[in-house]
Amino acid sequence: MAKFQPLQAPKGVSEYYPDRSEIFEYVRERLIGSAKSAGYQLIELPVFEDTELFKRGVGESTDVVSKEMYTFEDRGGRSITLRPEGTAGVMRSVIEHNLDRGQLPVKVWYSGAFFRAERPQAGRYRQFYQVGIEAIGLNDPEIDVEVIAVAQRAFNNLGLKNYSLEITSLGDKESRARYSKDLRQFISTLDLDDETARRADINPLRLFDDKRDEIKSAMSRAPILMDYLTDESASHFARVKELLSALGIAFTVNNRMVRGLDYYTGTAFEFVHHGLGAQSGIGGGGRYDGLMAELGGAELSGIGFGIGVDRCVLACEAEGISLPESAALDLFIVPISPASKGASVLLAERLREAGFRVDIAYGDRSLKGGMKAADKSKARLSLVLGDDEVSSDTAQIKNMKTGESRSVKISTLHQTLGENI
RNA sequence: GUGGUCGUAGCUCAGCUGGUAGAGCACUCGGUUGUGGUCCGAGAUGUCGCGGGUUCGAGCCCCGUCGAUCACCCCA
Repeated sequence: MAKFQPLQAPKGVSEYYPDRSEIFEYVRERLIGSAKSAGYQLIELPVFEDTELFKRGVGESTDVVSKEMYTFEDRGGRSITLRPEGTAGVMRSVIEHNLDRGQLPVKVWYSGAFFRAERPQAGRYRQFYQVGIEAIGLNDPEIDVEVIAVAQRAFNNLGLKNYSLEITSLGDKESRARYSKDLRQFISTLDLDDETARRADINPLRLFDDKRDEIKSAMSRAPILMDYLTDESASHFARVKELLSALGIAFTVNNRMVRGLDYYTGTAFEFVHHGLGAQSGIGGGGRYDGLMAELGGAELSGIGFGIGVDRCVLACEAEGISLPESAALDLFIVPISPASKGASVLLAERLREAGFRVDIAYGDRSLKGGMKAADKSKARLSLVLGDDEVSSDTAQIKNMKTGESRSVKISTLHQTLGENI
């Protein structure tokens, strides 16, 4: 036999197959449910876009754009990029289809796969899943609070407890320009290695994220953006904090928070889970007031978040959260003769059309094996089908929980199945 | 992209100083007439990640490669 390289999934992608796909589905549905409950509507977008969109939207100086994008040329010679995040695409679509011409804010949610060519790690994948929302066209602190509350409730809906919320304000353009000047001035007094200096040059805020003790202690003396906020930015942020407190949402102000995407302005936030190791951010977002104009749209502000579905799954597992129990099937049919196999398929299909969830013990299994399959299927009821049952139109239907069974007419099962059996 | 650890049945792992593979769980069948979950018995299942090298002989040693994982970095 010829030797061959076993086929395997590309490096660093996350996959969910039974039984773990159950918790993935559970997590995603709950996250989406939180967005829907606040009136957000679905926006379904392509997973690839014109490369230019991300260069302009996310920012060429960011790591995401400069070294983590899957970019390739398509057959027409266009430069295409697999989306590394969701906001830029949403803004492009809003502008392209004039969604902002109606009532504001535009409120949309999305869910899907995103792509970044990073070194994989638990909780960091090259294809990963996010659920996000965007609220576009309103600059009130009230909408900031709504967006944060939707994320907060999404995590609560999952049953997560061991996480916390950090918020900050990145200020407006004016605040940041003044701050950036002073921060660069401060950093220039530090003795940094080349690599670190290069990072600081691209984005001086990065140094606040450095995990080395000597950098941390040096940066503790650095000027803080919060001190540079304009009156308007400061009062906006104060109102956000006030409303979060009124809602009972616990938070800490992290005035050294760094966001990796260039478009963030003003309110920014991060949800951090404490049971996950290095990749602990389960969700984050913020305001992006210049983004739409940057992409050629109106001068509209916006705010949104992205929640990592993969990381939420890991967080649920870390907290030992188990799925709510529910019967997966209404009925499991066990055929025990060649003729009844056909009758089972017909019966199952008829019941499915009537709205019931039905499965069958396929293959030539023993009765015991068939019942075992019924048990494993988590069906509420089971029914053994043999030649006698088919010819008499009568069968014993068994409640798998209580073990009790009763006699039913097969031809009218679609009516009796709904009753309490 | 940099550095560390790891890679044996579907899953979790064992395999002594190199002598061509095992356990538990899961799976299939059975424990006398057609009813699961417990118990008992039997059975099936491995390119030992992949490629090359050293050796009479490699799952165990060496090199490469792919993948996972941890940290840096980055972020969801």
